[in-house]
Amino acid sequence: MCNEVRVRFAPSPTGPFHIGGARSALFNWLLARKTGGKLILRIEDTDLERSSRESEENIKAALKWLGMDWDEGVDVGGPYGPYRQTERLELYKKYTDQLLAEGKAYYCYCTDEELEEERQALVKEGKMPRYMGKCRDLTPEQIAAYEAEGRKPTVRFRVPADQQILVRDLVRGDVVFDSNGIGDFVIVKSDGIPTYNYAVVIDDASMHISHVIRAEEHLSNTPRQCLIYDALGFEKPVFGHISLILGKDHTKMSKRHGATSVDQYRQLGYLPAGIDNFLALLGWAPNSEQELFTIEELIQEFSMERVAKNPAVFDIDKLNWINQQYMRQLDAEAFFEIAKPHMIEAGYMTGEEEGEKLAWLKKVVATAKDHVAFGAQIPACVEMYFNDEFDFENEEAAEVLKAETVPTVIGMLLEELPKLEVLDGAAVKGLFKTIQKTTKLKGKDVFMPIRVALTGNQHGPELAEMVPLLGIERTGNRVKASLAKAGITL
RNA sequence: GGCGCUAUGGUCAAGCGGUUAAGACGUCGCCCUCUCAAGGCGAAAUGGCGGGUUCGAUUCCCGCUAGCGCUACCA
Repeated sequence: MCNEVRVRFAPSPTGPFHIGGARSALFNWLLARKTGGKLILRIEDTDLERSSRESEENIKAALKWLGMDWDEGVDVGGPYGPYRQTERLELYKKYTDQLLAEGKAYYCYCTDEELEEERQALVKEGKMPRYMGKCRDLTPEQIAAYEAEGRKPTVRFRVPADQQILVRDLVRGDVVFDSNGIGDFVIVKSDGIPTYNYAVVIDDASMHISHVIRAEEHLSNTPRQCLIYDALGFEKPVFGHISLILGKDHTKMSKRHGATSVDQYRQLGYLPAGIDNFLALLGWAPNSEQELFTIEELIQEFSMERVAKNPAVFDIDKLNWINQQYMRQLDAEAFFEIAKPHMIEAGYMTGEEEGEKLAWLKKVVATAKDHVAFGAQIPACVEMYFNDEFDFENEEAAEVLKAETVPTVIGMLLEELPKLEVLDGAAVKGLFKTIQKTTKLKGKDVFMPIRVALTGNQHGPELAEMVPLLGIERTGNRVKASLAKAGITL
Protein backbone atom coordinates (compact mmCIF):
# COMPACT_ATOMS: atom_id res chain seq x y z
CA MET A 1 0.00 0.00 0.00
CA CYS A 2 1.02 3.61 -0.22
CA ASN A 3 2.03 5.88 2.61
CA GLU A 4 -1.39 7.27 3.23
CA VAL A 5 -2.41 7.38 6.86
CA ARG A 6 -5.45 5.21 7.38
CA VAL A 7 -6.75 5.08 10.91
CA ARG A 8 -9.91 3.68 12.31
CA PHE A 9 -12.27 3.97 15.19
CA ALA A 10 -13.89 0.63 15.93
CA PRO A 11 -16.36 0.81 18.81
CA SER A 12 -18.55 -1.95 20.11
CA PRO A 13 -22.16 -0.84 20.15
CA THR A 14 -22.80 -2.30 23.57
CA GLY A 15 -24.12 0.58 25.61
CA PRO A 16 -23.79 4.30 26.16
CA PHE A 17 -20.90 5.83 24.28
CA HIS A 18 -18.15 6.25 26.83
CA ILE A 19 -16.14 9.43 27.13
CA GLY A 20 -12.95 7.38 26.83
CA GLY A 21 -14.14 6.05 23.50
CA ALA A 22 -14.73 9.59 22.40
CA ARG A 23 -11.14 10.42 23.20
CA SER A 24 -9.86 7.48 21.18
CA ALA A 25 -12.04 8.58 18.31
CA LEU A 26 -10.79 12.13 18.65
CA PHE A 27 -7.12 11.17 18.53
CA ASN A 28 -7.72 9.06 15.45
CA TRP A 29 -9.74 11.77 13.82
CA LEU A 30 -7.15 14.43 14.60
CA LEU A 31 -4.39 12.27 13.20
CA ALA A 32 -6.35 11.63 10.02
CA ARG A 33 -7.19 15.29 9.52
CA LYS A 34 -3.71 16.42 10.41
CA THR A 35 -2.10 14.11 7.88
CA GLY A 36 -4.73 14.30 5.20
CA GLY A 37 -5.39 10.62 5.74
CA LYS A 38 -8.59 8.67 6.15
CA LEU A 39 -10.65 7.75 9.18
CA ILE A 40 -12.63 4.54 8.97
CA LEU A 41 -15.57 3.87 11.27
CA ARG A 42 -16.06 0.18 11.82
CA ILE A 43 -18.63 -1.37 14.13
CA GLU A 44 -17.40 -4.32 16.17
CA ASP A 45 -20.64 -6.04 16.95
CA THR A 46 -19.49 -9.63 17.39
CA ASP A 47 -20.90 -9.71 20.89
CA LEU A 48 -24.39 -10.61 19.76
CA GLU A 49 -25.75 -10.54 23.29
CA ARG A 50 -24.84 -6.98 24.09
CA SER A 51 -24.68 -5.24 20.73
CA SER A 52 -27.58 -3.17 19.55
CA ARG A 53 -28.43 -0.95 16.62
CA GLU A 54 -29.65 1.67 19.01
CA SER A 55 -26.24 1.84 20.58
CA GLU A 56 -24.59 2.14 17.19
CA GLU A 57 -26.85 5.04 16.30
CA ASN A 58 -26.02 6.63 19.62
CA ILE A 59 -22.29 6.40 18.89
CA LYS A 60 -22.62 7.88 15.44
CA ALA A 61 -24.79 10.70 16.73
CA ALA A 62 -22.28 11.43 19.48
CA LEU A 63 -19.37 11.48 17.03
CA LYS A 64 -21.23 13.89 14.80
CA TRP A 65 -22.20 16.04 17.75
CA LEU A 66 -18.54 16.26 18.70
CA GLY A 67 -17.78 17.40 15.19
CA MET A 68 -16.12 14.25 13.93
CA ASP A 69 -16.81 12.72 10.55
CA TRP A 70 -15.44 9.63 8.85
CA ASP A 71 -14.29 8.96 5.33
CA GLU A 72 -15.16 5.31 5.12
CA GLY A 73 -17.33 3.10 7.24
CA VAL A 74 -20.90 2.45 8.21
CA ASP A 75 -23.40 4.80 6.58
CA VAL A 76 -20.86 6.33 4.23
CA GLY A 77 -19.52 3.13 2.69
CA GLY A 78 -16.13 2.71 1.09
CA PRO A 79 -14.01 0.28 -0.90
CA TYR A 80 -13.41 -2.21 1.90
CA GLY A 81 -16.90 -2.70 3.25
CA PRO A 82 -19.06 -3.87 4.74
CA TYR A 83 -18.04 -2.07 7.90
CA ARG A 84 -20.03 -3.98 10.43
CA GLN A 85 -18.34 -7.15 11.63
CA THR A 86 -21.48 -9.26 11.66
CA GLU A 87 -21.75 -8.49 7.95
CA ARG A 88 -18.23 -9.73 7.26
CA LEU A 89 -18.64 -13.30 8.45
CA GLU A 90 -17.83 -14.86 5.08
CA LEU A 91 -14.50 -13.07 4.98
CA TYR A 92 -13.52 -14.36 8.39
CA LYS A 93 -14.61 -17.86 7.44
CA LYS A 94 -12.34 -17.81 4.43
CA TYR A 95 -9.33 -17.10 6.59
CA THR A 96 -10.44 -19.54 9.26
CA ASP A 97 -10.58 -22.32 6.69
CA GLN A 98 -7.11 -21.36 5.57
CA LEU A 99 -5.75 -21.43 9.11
CA LEU A 100 -7.45 -24.75 9.77
CA ALA A 101 -6.10 -26.26 6.57
CA GLU A 102 -2.60 -25.11 7.40
CA GLY A 103 -2.85 -26.52 10.90
CA LYS A 104 -2.42 -23.07 12.40
CA ALA A 105 -5.75 -23.42 14.08
CA TYR A 106 -7.82 -26.34 15.28
CA TYR A 107 -11.24 -27.24 16.53
CA CYS A 108 -11.74 -27.41 20.26
CA TYR A 109 -14.64 -29.36 21.68
CA CYS A 110 -14.13 -28.55 25.33
CA THR A 111 -17.20 -27.43 27.22
CA ASP A 112 -17.35 -24.49 29.56
CA GLU A 113 -17.39 -26.91 32.47
CA GLU A 114 -14.28 -28.75 31.31
CA LEU A 115 -12.47 -25.50 30.76
CA GLU A 116 -13.48 -24.23 34.16
CA GLU A 117 -12.30 -27.49 35.74
CA GLU A 118 -8.93 -27.19 34.07
CA ARG A 119 -8.59 -23.62 35.22
CA GLN A 120 -9.44 -24.45 38.82
CA ALA A 121 -6.95 -27.30 38.83
CA LEU A 122 -4.17 -25.04 37.56
CA VAL A 123 -4.98 -22.34 40.04
CA LYS A 124 -4.90 -24.91 42.83
CA GLU A 125 -1.43 -25.95 41.77
CA GLY A 126 -0.42 -22.33 41.78
CA LYS A 127 0.05 -22.32 38.04
CA MET A 128 -1.06 -19.87 35.46
CA PRO A 129 -4.66 -20.59 34.46
CA ARG A 130 -4.66 -21.00 30.75
CA TYR A 131 -5.81 -23.42 28.10
CA MET A 132 -3.41 -26.33 28.01
CA GLY A 133 -4.16 -27.54 24.50
CA LYS A 134 -6.32 -30.52 25.24
CA CYS A 135 -7.84 -30.55 21.75
CA ARG A 136 -4.65 -29.66 19.93
CA ASP A 137 -4.18 -33.02 18.34
CA LEU A 138 -7.53 -34.70 18.20
CA THR A 139 -7.78 -37.77 16.01
CA PRO A 140 -10.49 -37.98 13.37
CA GLU A 141 -12.18 -40.59 15.55
CA GLN A 142 -12.27 -38.32 18.57
CA ILE A 143 -13.64 -35.50 16.45
CA ALA A 144 -16.30 -37.78 15.05
CA ALA A 145 -17.24 -38.84 18.55
CA TYR A 146 -17.61 -35.27 19.74
CA GLU A 147 -19.60 -34.37 16.65
CA ALA A 148 -21.85 -37.34 17.28
CA GLU A 149 -22.47 -35.93 20.74
CA GLY A 150 -23.67 -32.80 19.04
CA ARG A 151 -20.92 -30.64 20.50
CA LYS A 152 -20.31 -27.38 18.68
CA PRO A 153 -16.61 -26.65 18.51
CA THR A 154 -14.75 -23.39 18.82
CA VAL A 155 -11.71 -22.72 16.71
CA ARG A 156 -8.51 -22.10 18.59
CA PHE A 157 -5.32 -20.53 17.32
CA ARG A 158 -2.26 -22.70 17.75
CA VAL A 159 0.18 -20.42 19.54
CA PRO A 160 3.77 -21.24 18.62
CA ALA A 161 6.15 -21.89 21.50
CA ASP A 162 9.25 -19.91 22.40
CA GLN A 163 8.53 -16.98 20.22
CA GLN A 164 9.40 -13.40 21.05
CA ILE A 165 6.70 -11.11 19.82
CA LEU A 166 7.61 -7.52 19.15
CA VAL A 167 4.96 -4.85 19.26
CA ARG A 168 6.05 -1.56 17.77
CA ASP A 169 4.14 1.08 19.60
CA LEU A 170 4.14 4.79 18.82
CA VAL A 171 3.61 5.81 22.40
CA ARG A 172 5.21 2.96 24.35
CA GLY A 173 8.14 2.17 22.12
CA ASP A 174 9.00 -1.46 21.41
CA VAL A 175 7.31 -3.91 23.73
CA VAL A 176 8.32 -7.56 23.71
CA PHE A 177 6.11 -10.47 24.74
CA ASP A 178 6.84 -14.14 25.15
CA SER A 179 4.50 -16.48 23.29
CA ASN A 180 4.83 -19.05 26.08
CA GLY A 181 2.67 -16.81 28.22
CA ILE A 182 -0.19 -17.07 25.81
CA GLY A 183 -2.47 -20.09 25.68
CA ASP A 184 -4.16 -21.22 22.48
CA PHE A 185 -6.97 -18.74 22.30
CA VAL A 186 -10.38 -18.94 20.69
CA ILE A 187 -10.66 -17.16 17.38
CA VAL A 188 -14.10 -18.42 16.39
CA LYS A 189 -16.80 -19.01 18.97
CA SER A 190 -18.98 -22.10 18.86
CA ASP A 191 -21.74 -20.10 17.21
CA GLY A 192 -19.42 -19.34 14.31
CA ILE A 193 -18.83 -15.70 15.26
CA PRO A 194 -15.20 -14.61 15.39
CA THR A 195 -13.76 -13.19 18.59
CA TYR A 196 -12.45 -9.69 18.87
CA ASN A 197 -8.76 -10.56 18.71
CA TYR A 198 -9.31 -12.39 15.46
CA ALA A 199 -11.77 -10.22 13.59
CA VAL A 200 -9.90 -7.06 14.43
CA VAL A 201 -6.79 -8.34 12.65
CA ILE A 202 -8.57 -9.39 9.49
CA ASP A 203 -10.44 -6.11 9.39
CA ASP A 204 -7.50 -3.85 10.07
CA ALA A 205 -5.45 -5.70 7.49
CA SER A 206 -8.11 -5.87 4.82
CA MET A 207 -9.05 -2.24 5.34
CA HIS A 208 -5.37 -1.34 5.00
CA ILE A 209 -5.19 0.41 8.33
CA SER A 210 -1.77 2.02 8.75
CA HIS A 211 -2.01 3.09 12.39
CA VAL A 212 -4.02 1.36 15.08
CA ILE A 213 -4.59 4.00 17.72
CA ARG A 214 -6.61 2.63 20.59
CA ALA A 215 -6.85 2.44 24.36
CA GLU A 216 -4.07 0.89 26.41
CA GLU A 217 -6.23 -1.97 27.61
CA HIS A 218 -5.58 -3.54 24.23
CA LEU A 219 -1.80 -3.53 24.54
CA SER A 220 -1.67 -6.94 26.20
CA ASN A 221 -3.87 -8.36 23.47
CA THR A 222 -1.67 -7.06 20.72
CA PRO A 223 0.81 -9.98 20.74
CA ARG A 224 -2.09 -12.35 20.08
CA GLN A 225 -3.07 -10.19 17.18
CA CYS A 226 0.49 -10.07 15.90
CA LEU A 227 0.54 -13.85 15.86
CA ILE A 228 -2.50 -13.81 13.60
CA TYR A 229 -1.02 -11.16 11.34
CA ASP A 230 1.97 -13.45 10.90
CA ALA A 231 -0.08 -16.62 10.44
CA LEU A 232 -2.12 -14.98 7.74
CA GLY A 233 0.85 -13.29 6.15
CA PHE A 234 -0.49 -9.80 6.72
CA GLU A 235 1.67 -6.77 7.12
CA LYS A 236 1.36 -5.29 10.59
CA PRO A 237 0.26 -1.71 11.17
CA VAL A 238 1.94 0.66 13.57
CA PHE A 239 0.27 0.56 16.95
CA GLY A 240 -0.32 3.39 19.35
CA HIS A 241 -1.81 2.57 22.71
CA ILE A 242 -3.08 5.63 24.50
CA SER A 243 -3.49 5.55 28.23
CA LEU A 244 -6.74 4.99 30.00
CA ILE A 245 -8.91 7.68 31.51
CA LEU A 246 -9.37 7.16 35.23
CA GLY A 247 -11.90 8.46 37.71
CA LYS A 248 -11.07 10.65 40.67
CA ASP A 249 -10.16 7.61 42.79
CA HIS A 250 -7.78 6.39 40.09
CA THR A 251 -9.92 3.47 39.06
CA LYS A 252 -11.40 3.08 35.62
CA MET A 253 -14.16 5.59 34.94
CA SER A 254 -17.54 4.20 35.88
CA LYS A 255 -20.96 5.42 36.81
CA ARG A 256 -19.75 6.02 40.31
CA HIS A 257 -17.68 8.87 38.99
CA GLY A 258 -20.65 10.75 37.65
CA ALA A 259 -21.39 11.23 34.00
CA THR A 260 -19.32 8.90 31.82
CA SER A 261 -21.13 8.94 28.50
CA VAL A 262 -20.95 11.58 25.85
CA ASP A 263 -24.70 11.71 25.83
CA GLN A 264 -24.87 12.60 29.49
CA TYR A 265 -22.60 15.57 28.91
CA ARG A 266 -24.67 16.64 25.97
CA GLN A 267 -27.78 16.48 28.10
CA LEU A 268 -26.14 18.47 30.86
CA GLY A 269 -25.62 21.23 28.35
CA TYR A 270 -21.90 20.96 27.70
CA LEU A 271 -20.59 22.22 24.39
CA PRO A 272 -18.93 19.92 21.86
CA ALA A 273 -16.06 22.35 21.56
CA GLY A 274 -15.52 22.20 25.31
CA ILE A 275 -15.57 18.42 25.43
CA ASP A 276 -13.21 18.13 22.47
CA ASN A 277 -10.80 20.61 23.95
CA PHE A 278 -10.83 18.88 27.32
CA LEU A 279 -10.45 15.40 25.86
CA ALA A 280 -7.58 16.50 23.67
CA LEU A 281 -5.72 17.71 26.72
CA LEU A 282 -6.18 14.36 28.43
CA GLY A 283 -3.13 12.43 27.37
CA TRP A 284 -1.83 14.95 24.90
CA ALA A 285 -0.07 18.24 25.46
CA PRO A 286 0.67 20.97 22.97
CA ASN A 287 4.12 22.32 22.36
CA SER A 288 3.10 25.59 23.96
CA GLU A 289 1.30 26.99 26.94
CA GLN A 290 -1.99 27.27 25.15
CA GLU A 291 -4.97 25.67 26.88
CA LEU A 292 -7.89 26.65 24.70
CA PHE A 293 -7.98 25.24 21.21
CA THR A 294 -10.51 25.45 18.45
CA ILE A 295 -10.92 22.21 16.57
CA GLU A 296 -8.87 23.65 13.70
CA GLU A 297 -6.06 24.51 16.06
CA LEU A 298 -6.16 21.01 17.48
CA ILE A 299 -5.76 19.56 14.02
CA GLN A 300 -2.90 21.94 13.41
CA GLU A 301 -1.08 21.17 16.65
CA PHE A 302 -1.84 17.50 17.18
CA SER A 303 0.92 14.96 17.00
CA MET A 304 1.28 11.42 18.29
CA GLU A 305 4.74 12.28 19.53
CA ARG A 306 3.24 14.44 22.19
CA VAL A 307 0.86 11.81 23.50
CA ALA A 308 1.55 10.93 27.13
CA LYS A 309 2.07 7.40 28.39
CA ASN A 310 0.63 7.73 31.84
CA PRO A 311 -3.04 7.35 32.62
CA ALA A 312 -5.00 10.54 33.18
CA VAL A 313 -7.54 11.29 35.84
CA PHE A 314 -10.72 12.84 34.54
CA ASP A 315 -10.95 16.22 36.23
CA ILE A 316 -14.45 17.58 36.05
CA ASP A 317 -13.32 20.96 37.41
CA LYS A 318 -11.05 21.49 34.47
CA LEU A 319 -13.73 20.39 32.04
CA ASN A 320 -16.09 22.88 33.63
CA TRP A 321 -13.57 25.66 33.36
CA ILE A 322 -12.88 24.93 29.72
CA ASN A 323 -16.54 24.60 28.90
CA GLN A 324 -17.28 27.86 30.66
CA GLN A 325 -14.75 29.59 28.45
CA TYR A 326 -16.69 28.39 25.43
CA MET A 327 -20.03 29.27 27.00
CA ARG A 328 -18.89 32.84 27.36
CA GLN A 329 -17.91 32.98 23.72
CA LEU A 330 -21.42 32.06 22.63
CA ASP A 331 -23.62 34.81 21.23
CA ALA A 332 -26.91 35.52 23.00
CA GLU A 333 -28.94 33.49 20.56
CA ALA A 334 -26.78 30.39 20.81
CA PHE A 335 -26.64 30.66 24.55
CA PHE A 336 -30.41 30.85 24.71
CA GLU A 337 -30.69 27.70 22.63
CA ILE A 338 -28.44 25.89 25.08
CA ALA A 339 -30.49 27.19 27.98
CA LYS A 340 -33.88 26.35 26.53
CA PRO A 341 -34.22 22.65 27.41
CA HIS A 342 -33.04 23.32 30.93
CA MET A 343 -35.33 26.30 31.37
CA ILE A 344 -38.24 24.22 30.17
CA GLU A 345 -37.35 21.41 32.50
CA ALA A 346 -37.17 23.83 35.40
CA GLY A 347 -40.64 25.03 34.50
CA TYR A 348 -39.49 28.57 33.76
CA MET A 349 -40.71 28.47 30.20
CA THR A 350 -42.64 26.25 27.84
CA GLY A 351 -40.79 26.87 24.61
CA GLU A 352 -43.99 28.28 23.11
CA GLU A 353 -43.35 31.85 24.19
CA GLU A 354 -43.15 34.67 21.69
CA GLY A 355 -43.10 38.43 21.47
CA GLU A 356 -42.44 40.38 24.62
CA LYS A 357 -42.44 37.38 26.86
CA LEU A 358 -39.80 35.68 24.73
CA ALA A 359 -37.73 38.83 24.59
CA TRP A 360 -37.86 39.05 28.35
CA LEU A 361 -36.82 35.42 28.74
CA LYS A 362 -33.89 35.98 26.47
CA LYS A 363 -32.73 38.92 28.52
CA VAL A 364 -33.08 36.95 31.71
CA VAL A 365 -31.19 33.97 30.34
CA ALA A 366 -28.48 36.25 29.00
CA THR A 367 -27.68 37.36 32.55
CA ALA A 368 -26.43 33.86 33.29
CA LYS A 369 -24.01 33.77 30.41
CA ASP A 370 -20.78 34.59 32.18
CA HIS A 371 -21.68 32.65 35.28
CA VAL A 372 -22.26 29.06 34.29
CA ALA A 373 -20.06 26.18 33.19
CA PHE A 374 -22.77 24.24 31.39
CA GLY A 375 -26.42 24.49 30.43
CA ALA A 376 -27.96 22.67 33.34
CA GLN A 377 -26.63 25.33 35.69
CA ILE A 378 -28.62 28.08 34.03
CA PRO A 379 -31.99 27.70 35.76
CA ALA A 380 -30.49 27.97 39.23
CA CYS A 381 -28.65 31.04 38.07
CA VAL A 382 -31.82 32.87 37.03
CA GLU A 383 -34.11 31.40 39.64
CA MET A 384 -34.70 34.77 41.34
CA TYR A 385 -36.41 36.15 38.27
CA PHE A 386 -39.12 33.55 38.51
CA ASN A 387 -39.75 33.22 42.18
CA ASP A 388 -41.54 36.12 43.82
CA GLU A 389 -42.23 34.17 46.97
CA PHE A 390 -39.02 33.64 48.84
CA ASP A 391 -37.70 33.44 52.35
CA PHE A 392 -34.61 35.07 53.73
CA GLU A 393 -31.72 32.74 53.10
CA ASN A 394 -30.67 32.98 56.74
CA GLU A 395 -30.89 34.99 59.93
CA GLU A 396 -28.08 37.21 58.84
CA ALA A 397 -29.96 38.29 55.74
CA ALA A 398 -33.05 39.13 57.74
CA GLU A 399 -30.85 41.07 60.08
CA VAL A 400 -29.73 43.33 57.24
CA LEU A 401 -33.23 44.78 57.01
CA LYS A 402 -33.31 45.69 60.68
CA ALA A 403 -30.78 48.45 60.23
CA GLU A 404 -31.97 51.90 61.21
CA THR A 405 -31.40 53.41 57.81
CA VAL A 406 -33.34 50.78 55.91
CA PRO A 407 -36.75 52.51 55.91
CA THR A 408 -35.19 55.63 54.46
CA VAL A 409 -33.38 53.75 51.72
CA ILE A 410 -36.29 51.56 50.77
CA GLY A 411 -38.69 54.41 51.03
CA MET A 412 -36.68 56.45 48.59
CA LEU A 413 -36.40 53.55 46.23
CA LEU A 414 -40.13 52.95 46.19
CA GLU A 415 -40.81 56.59 45.66
CA GLU A 416 -38.26 57.31 42.98
CA LEU A 417 -38.32 54.13 40.97
CA PRO A 418 -41.69 54.78 39.29
CA LYS A 419 -40.50 58.21 38.26
CA LEU A 420 -37.76 56.90 36.02
CA GLU A 421 -38.42 57.65 32.37
CA VAL A 422 -36.64 54.61 31.07
CA LEU A 423 -36.07 51.59 33.22
CA ASP A 424 -32.64 50.35 32.32
CA GLY A 425 -29.39 49.53 34.03
CA ALA A 426 -27.98 53.00 33.73
CA ALA A 427 -31.10 54.61 35.11
CA VAL A 428 -31.26 52.27 38.06
CA LYS A 429 -27.61 52.78 38.73
CA GLY A 430 -28.21 56.51 38.68
CA LEU A 431 -31.04 56.17 41.13
CA PHE A 432 -28.87 54.20 43.52
CA LYS A 433 -26.27 56.90 43.30
CA THR A 434 -28.85 59.53 44.15
CA ILE A 435 -30.01 57.58 47.15
CA GLN A 436 -26.45 57.20 48.25
CA LYS A 437 -25.80 60.88 47.90
CA THR A 438 -28.90 62.08 49.72
CA THR A 439 -28.61 59.60 52.57
CA LYS A 440 -24.84 59.95 52.75
CA LEU A 441 -24.66 56.20 53.28
CA LYS A 442 -21.97 53.78 52.17
CA GLY A 443 -22.72 51.75 49.08
CA LYS A 444 -23.12 48.62 51.06
CA ASP A 445 -25.77 50.14 53.31
CA VAL A 446 -27.77 51.07 50.27
CA PHE A 447 -27.34 48.03 48.09
CA MET A 448 -27.46 45.25 50.61
CA PRO A 449 -30.89 46.04 52.09
CA ILE A 450 -32.33 46.41 48.63
CA ARG A 451 -30.75 43.16 47.55
CA VAL A 452 -32.09 41.29 50.54
CA ALA A 453 -35.52 42.83 50.26
CA LEU A 454 -35.62 41.98 46.59
CA THR A 455 -34.28 38.44 46.66
CA GLY A 456 -33.93 37.30 50.25
CA ASN A 457 -30.29 36.64 49.52
CA GLN A 458 -27.10 38.49 50.25
CA HIS A 459 -25.58 37.29 47.02
CA GLY A 460 -26.66 37.48 43.45
CA PRO A 461 -26.27 39.34 40.20
CA GLU A 462 -25.85 43.05 39.96
CA LEU A 463 -28.90 44.92 41.21
CA ALA A 464 -28.89 47.34 38.33
CA GLU A 465 -29.25 44.34 36.08
CA MET A 466 -32.04 42.75 38.07
CA VAL A 467 -34.37 45.66 38.68
CA PRO A 468 -35.08 46.46 35.04
CA LEU A 469 -35.81 42.82 34.35
CA LEU A 470 -38.12 42.53 37.31
CA GLY A 471 -39.90 45.76 36.44
CA ILE A 472 -41.24 48.44 38.74
CA GLU A 473 -44.25 46.56 39.92
CA ARG A 474 -42.58 43.30 40.87
CA THR A 475 -39.69 45.16 42.42
CA GLY A 476 -42.09 47.16 44.53
CA ASN A 477 -44.15 44.18 45.56
CA ARG A 478 -41.18 42.08 46.50
CA VAL A 479 -39.58 44.80 48.53
CA LYS A 480 -42.79 45.60 50.38
CA ALA A 481 -43.47 41.94 51.11
CA SER A 482 -39.98 41.50 52.50
CA LEU A 483 -40.28 44.49 54.77
CA ALA A 484 -43.59 43.24 56.07
CA LYS A 485 -42.08 39.85 56.70
CA ALA A 486 -39.24 41.43 58.62
CA GLY A 487 -41.68 43.55 60.61
CA ILE A 488 -40.39 46.83 59.27
CA THR A 489 -42.72 49.70 58.61
CA LEU A 490 -41.87 52.60 56.41
C1' G B 1 -0.31 -16.25 40.40
C1' G B 2 1.90 -14.90 35.31
C1' C B 3 2.73 -11.14 31.71
C1' G B 4 2.54 -6.00 30.35
C1' C B 5 2.11 -0.67 30.93
C1' U B 6 2.74 3.53 34.11
C1' A B 7 5.03 6.59 38.22
C1' U B 8 6.92 15.27 38.20
C1' G B 9 2.36 19.31 43.21
C1' G B 10 -4.95 17.51 44.85
C1' U B 11 -5.66 17.14 39.06
C1' C B 12 -4.02 17.80 33.67
C1' A B 13 0.95 18.34 32.54
C1' A B 14 6.07 20.84 30.17
C1' G B 15 10.90 19.06 30.53
C1' C B 16 14.04 14.74 26.77
C1' G B 17 21.89 15.13 31.98
C1' G B 18 23.49 21.04 34.32
C1' U B 19 16.65 25.05 34.62
C1' U B 20 14.94 29.84 40.01
C1' A B 21 11.27 22.17 37.79
C1' A B 22 6.94 25.93 32.62
C1' G B 23 1.75 26.59 32.10
C1' A B 24 -3.46 25.34 33.25
C1' C B 25 -7.55 23.60 36.65
C1' G B 26 -8.50 23.53 41.74
C1' U B 27 -7.03 25.61 46.61
C1' C B 28 -5.49 29.79 49.69
C1' G B 29 -4.34 35.20 50.22
C1' C B 30 -4.67 40.22 48.36
C1' C B 31 -6.88 43.91 44.89
C1' C B 32 -11.41 45.39 42.42
C1' U B 33 -16.56 45.41 44.11
C1' C B 34 -23.16 46.29 47.43
C1' U B 35 -22.66 40.61 47.27
C1' C B 36 -21.50 36.38 44.27
C1' A B 37 -19.16 35.42 39.83
C1' A B 38 -15.74 37.29 36.43
C1' G B 39 -11.08 39.86 36.15
C1' G B 40 -6.02 41.33 38.09
C1' C B 41 -1.89 40.06 41.31
C1' G B 42 0.51 36.62 44.49
C1' A B 43 1.53 31.77 47.44
C1' A B 44 2.32 26.56 47.76
C1' A B 45 6.26 20.33 44.50
C1' U B 46 13.21 18.49 45.33
C1' G B 47 10.30 14.98 41.55
C1' G B 48 6.93 7.01 44.96
C1' C B 49 11.27 4.56 47.65
C1' G B 50 16.31 2.37 47.34
C1' G B 51 20.54 1.47 44.58
C1' G B 52 23.72 2.39 40.36
C1' U B 53 26.02 5.17 35.89
C1' U B 54 28.01 10.26 35.67
C1' C B 55 31.94 15.80 37.55
C1' G B 56 26.49 16.30 37.80
C1' A B 57 19.93 12.87 37.40
C1' U B 58 13.40 14.71 37.70
C1' U B 59 15.78 13.30 33.13
C1' C B 60 19.75 6.96 31.69
C1' C B 61 19.95 1.67 34.06
C1' C B 62 18.43 -1.96 37.95
C1' G B 63 15.46 -3.44 42.18
C1' C B 64 11.34 -2.56 45.26
C1' U B 65 6.61 -0.51 45.98
C1' A B 66 2.05 1.26 44.19
C1' G B 67 -1.77 1.96 40.48
C1' C B 68 -3.87 0.17 36.20
C1' G B 69 -4.49 -3.39 32.19
C1' C B 70 -4.44 -8.33 29.98
C1' U B 71 -4.57 -13.44 31.26
C1' A B 72 -13.03 -14.92 28.52
C1' C B 73 -16.68 -18.77 23.41
C1' C B 74 -16.30 -9.34 26.21
C1' A B 75 -14.53 -6.13 23.28
